[in-house]
Amino acid sequence: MDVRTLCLAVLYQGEASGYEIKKAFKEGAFSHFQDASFGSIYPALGRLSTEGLVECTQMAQEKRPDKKVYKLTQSGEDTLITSLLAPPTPDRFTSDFFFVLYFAELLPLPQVIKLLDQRISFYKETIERMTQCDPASLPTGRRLCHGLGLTVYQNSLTYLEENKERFITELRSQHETPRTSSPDTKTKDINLKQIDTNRHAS
Amino acid sequence: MDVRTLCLAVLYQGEASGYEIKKAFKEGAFSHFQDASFGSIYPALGRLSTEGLVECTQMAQEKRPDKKVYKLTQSGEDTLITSLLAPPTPDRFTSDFFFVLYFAELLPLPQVIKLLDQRISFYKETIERMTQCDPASLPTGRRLCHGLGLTVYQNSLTYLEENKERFITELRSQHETPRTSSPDTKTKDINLKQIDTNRHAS
DNA sequence: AGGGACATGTAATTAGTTACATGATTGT
DNA sequence: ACAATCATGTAACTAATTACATGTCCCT
Repeated sequence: MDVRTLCLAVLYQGEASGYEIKKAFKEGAFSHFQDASFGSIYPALGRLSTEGLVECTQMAQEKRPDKKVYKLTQSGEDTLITSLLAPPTPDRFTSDFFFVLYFAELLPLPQVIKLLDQRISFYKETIERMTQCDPASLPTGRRLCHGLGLTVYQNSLTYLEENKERFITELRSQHETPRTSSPDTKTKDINLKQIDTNRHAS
Repeated sequence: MDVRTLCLAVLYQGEASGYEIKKAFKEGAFSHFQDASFGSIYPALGRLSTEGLVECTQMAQEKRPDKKVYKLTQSGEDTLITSLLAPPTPDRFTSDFFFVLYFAELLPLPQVIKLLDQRISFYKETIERMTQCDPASLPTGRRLCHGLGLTVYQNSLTYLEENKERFITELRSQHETPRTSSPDTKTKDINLKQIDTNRHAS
């Protein structure tokens, strides 16, 4: 989905500023399946405003910079529904976690353990966050999203917790008894200088 | 992960042409959590070749265009491992399915039913495809990926099948008894001309 | 006769991200 | 004293996608 539709979607749930829209993708309900950055949200809101799909009200604030609160118009609501009716594009899932895990045998064991532990923490935190809200209070569609998403996280967590130890034991035995008979291949000398440790997004 | 590393990863599993690398992202194991297009794979292979991370062998074929088969060098393998050691970026999941489902109340019921049925079919086909391969034959890391992925798909399918009917019934009752008291709001007149029915990627 | 698989590659476009610019307030 | 939250916006960049270009074989 393009950022414009995404903005309309957030605004459908109530008026908001650009900053608040960003929060919906960072922490809110949409964070699980959509994303947008400031650099795309602000220009999108500007365009939506000129096209009459949203209305903007400048709000002066004490001890805070001015706020521009956007509100969906009828035309904006219609446009949102029209976008929703178009055949959905397939999901796009990209995961470094799965990619690295796939090659677990190539990595030092502590690295792999750290990867799994971080993942388990991530699942726990996400589940904790999602169970804060009462599903019964949600509109029908939103409730199904919530339920399906929660099941995915919960089952992923369970699977990892149930298989972690066996998996590590298996890897450890492979490290002790490497498939290559030459002993000099056991420990690999990798050029660690190239590792970019600063890859995370703010 | 950048396309270069992705190519090295596919090549780690055995030599392949650009076309075959694309297949790994379209139908193979990587299809679930990574993607790359021809337009990025071919230039990447060219660059990897000049840098000595891969070796290229031109293969003449009968009744088929020539094939360029790429093979990982030791330097390429080292680079792959180095990339794997870098801290993984967070997952990126974007789903029109979840996005549209979230607003189920706004859409005509047949549309929503179609959406769910397509999703159920997708899960069934994916599970079918994944259960073709014997997990015991896979290397350790790959086996955990397979197991975790399969759990996610299976539990998602189960959840949808268990909640579909209740969900539809609930939506139907909302259509019959809309929350707005004005009868003219019941059926909305949306400009269907704008719908882009040609949005799928080849 | 038309589509799909096989096979490689380039060029145009695009939709975004990241970084920059600015600045007050609040918490650690 | 430093990071984080609140708040908006622009400019540079970039990494990709999509479309184009070319051609054979096979199946229906």
